[in-house]
Amino acid sequence: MHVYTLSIPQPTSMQAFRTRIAQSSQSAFWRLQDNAIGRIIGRGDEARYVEVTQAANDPACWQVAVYAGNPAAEPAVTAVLRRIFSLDADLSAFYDHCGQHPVLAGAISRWWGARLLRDADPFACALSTIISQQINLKFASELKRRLWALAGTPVLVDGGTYYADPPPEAIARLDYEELQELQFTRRKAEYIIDFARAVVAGGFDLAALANLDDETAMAQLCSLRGFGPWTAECILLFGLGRPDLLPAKDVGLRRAVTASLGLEERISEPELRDMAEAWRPWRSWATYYLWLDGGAM
DNA sequence: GGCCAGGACTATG
DNA sequence: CATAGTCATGGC
Repeated sequence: MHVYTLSIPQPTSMQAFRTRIAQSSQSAFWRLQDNAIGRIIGRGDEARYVEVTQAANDPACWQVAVYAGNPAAEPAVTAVLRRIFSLDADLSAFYDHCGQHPVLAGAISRWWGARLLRDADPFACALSTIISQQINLKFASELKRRLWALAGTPVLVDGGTYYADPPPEAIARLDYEELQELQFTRRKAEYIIDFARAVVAGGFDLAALANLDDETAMAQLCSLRGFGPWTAECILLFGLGRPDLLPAKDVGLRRAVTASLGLEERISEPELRDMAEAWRPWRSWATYYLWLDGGAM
């Protein structure tokens, strides 16, 4: 095991990450302990369990433990952690712009220091997002666990088994029937496997999304079968870390806004889009804080 | 037991 | 283009 210290920008709320993990159907991927959170980082032979602990005497430091790792792995692990935990984001700019908005003020105050918990890469995010379409978060979490167990590299951690994110090749090799046996619907099995096959065959260039503006990237994603606006927005948000996406169709977001305003009836998608204009260019972050708030209700 | 769930596809006017 | 029906299952 290789252990090192990582300097953390302020504010950063470890508690918000824990809440997000518990609420977001990502719980299958994470190991939550009293003072630490950990998950598998990397794929295949590179897959390692990594655990971060907030230093008791210094909130601006995390202790990072890389199991079965060595000092040479440190830069790569740090790069992934910075991405997953959004450690390069400038929270003060978001707070300055949105902190006084009536719908957001409460959430920002309650979740001060919350940073976007992102997926490790766009492919894993796409799998995760498609699985989450239409079904409740608990069932989504279970389906993800099953798919990861089927196609991801297993890593033993203190007697428990955790799984690395499955690479496109592993998903592309599957048959639709294998996912149906895991209680995926036929259509969802097709969406996921066909997408992985397109990525493997070079028919869809996932890496190229990083160079496109939001609108163009959205259009490319929506050209894939099974990828609608909500899915594309979530992939830009959680897969690429874009700061200004609004998944206005999302029932969790609409629920949180409705509660924040004290409305009787759930706010409509157009009404939400209209209201969220004031949150530009931070609509992803506003959405995230409202999701945190909604999960705590 | 019925309605809903962090949607998207497809067929029909 | 707008709307309704379909997918299909678990959670509550």
